[in-house]
Amino acid sequence: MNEVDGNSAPEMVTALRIRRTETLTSLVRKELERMIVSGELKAGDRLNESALAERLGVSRGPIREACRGLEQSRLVEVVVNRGTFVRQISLQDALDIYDVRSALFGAAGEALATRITSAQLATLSALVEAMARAADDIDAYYPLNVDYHARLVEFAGNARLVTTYRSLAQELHLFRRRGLVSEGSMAVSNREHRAILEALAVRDAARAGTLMREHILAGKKRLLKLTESEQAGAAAPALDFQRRRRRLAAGT
Amino acid sequence: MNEVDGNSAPEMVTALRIRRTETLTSLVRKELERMIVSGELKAGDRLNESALAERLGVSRGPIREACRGLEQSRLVEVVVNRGTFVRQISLQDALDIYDVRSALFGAAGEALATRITSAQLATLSALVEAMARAADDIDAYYPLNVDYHARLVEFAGNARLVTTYRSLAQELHLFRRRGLVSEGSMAVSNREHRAILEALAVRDAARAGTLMREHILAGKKRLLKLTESEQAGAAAPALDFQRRRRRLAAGT
DNA sequence: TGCCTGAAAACTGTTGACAGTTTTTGTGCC
DNA sequence: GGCACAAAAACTGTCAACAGTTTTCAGGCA
Repeated sequence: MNEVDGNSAPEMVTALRIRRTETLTSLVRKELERMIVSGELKAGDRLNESALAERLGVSRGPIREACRGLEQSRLVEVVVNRGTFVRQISLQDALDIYDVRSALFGAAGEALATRITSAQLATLSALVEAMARAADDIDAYYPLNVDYHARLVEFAGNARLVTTYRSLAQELHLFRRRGLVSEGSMAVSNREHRAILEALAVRDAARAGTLMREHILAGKKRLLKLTESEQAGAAAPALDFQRRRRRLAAGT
Repeated sequence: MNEVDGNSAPEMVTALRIRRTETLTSLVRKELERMIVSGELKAGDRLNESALAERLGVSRGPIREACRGLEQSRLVEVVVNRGTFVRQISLQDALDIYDVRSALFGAAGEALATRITSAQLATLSALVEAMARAADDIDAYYPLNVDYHARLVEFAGNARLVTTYRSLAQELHLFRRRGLVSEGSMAVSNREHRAILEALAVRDAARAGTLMREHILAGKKRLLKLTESEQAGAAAPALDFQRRRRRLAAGT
């Protein structure tokens, strides 16, 4: 439970230049998003408004506004009079998200198969090849993998699908940094990537949809297996938002 | 901290009660949401912070925070230095949303078919019957219809699916109040409702999924037909957010 | 030691004010 | 009347201060 506290100089002063098109709130929001997704802020951490304000060189207003936005996109949870906390998602939450992502990814596949261009096929093909080459290097493989999935969804041509999918994917980042891609799975995963590509190339919508749905579900199963094998270790401690009040019992 | 019993009026007490669990921001947010979904605030309208603050009896802070939340849930759009506007969604946006909803609703059907209880079946059945009885009364039919869809998704037992679906459904409210349910469609619609119910009753996941997907797509088609027949009328004016600046061309 | 108690510290919720930008209004000129 | 232009009004962005709540902590007591 580390609290962000301010001991670095205001970094956001330089951003004053850009302030014509971006408001402080949106800049703060992006910065907080980055900190959360990168793991700099861990699940359960509290976002101390004053400390953040000082650290980023702004007042508490923009910080609070940014937090409200983050709350809506489910990256943080706000508790009245106690503050905003980086959201801690349970295994069940993560599994639920996988199911929803699976449905969306499948729908993207079906739509994409009927409209994919040869240029898009080439782009996707290049990514699959690059992943094959990076087969042993997780740090090289991972961003390519993310890119491949993002492109598949973008190319489907449905703007709302993209934002919905992206928001869910981002939320999954809250569930244990890394661990999602284990070494052995990369080869399996890329075999699936290639199969998807082939289905798209022949415009087989049903097959592309099925493959893409199952590709996400495979990720879900991997996560499940991973956590099961971790069962020996410490159980994941859920953040206790409803903290008991020690005194003041007379009320109720 | 003890109970202040002295001379407080009852309404004061309830107000303070609420303040314990709800912040002004969340109350304002709900009120704005209501105003938007009910059509009291129309698409394209600007939310004047000072006016709203005075009307709701709060300062601008909570209003601004609420707007940031609304922005994230895509009910409003914020333009720097110009204000926040009730979002105007295009026909294309609405169609996109229908497709995403269709995928989610279908996924809900597949999941639900494997786990539905007899109590849930009874609840759904009662709703279908009630809709059949309300066949000629849109005002009675509509809320039942909304309820039926909501239950189908809730009963699927996936919390994220519920919130995602609900958010998309709410966003659709931005697209022309009413008009979604035309008289003739009610009978057709309820025939589909009954077919879905039957597939669920026999635990046919594939069939339930397909029927539910198609049920939403039927709504999409109805919307399309409706707007086509409206083509003779005025074209939908898209809100011009990127308003041209008449002067001030030097500054870049 | 353990644990209650109550005051101090820390922090969030809310407000009102000020600064900078956009929009409106008013005026002179053709 | 129509148009350019500048002053004023209106509004958003940001901040600093105050109020109320939660958390911490030192001291007393069994």
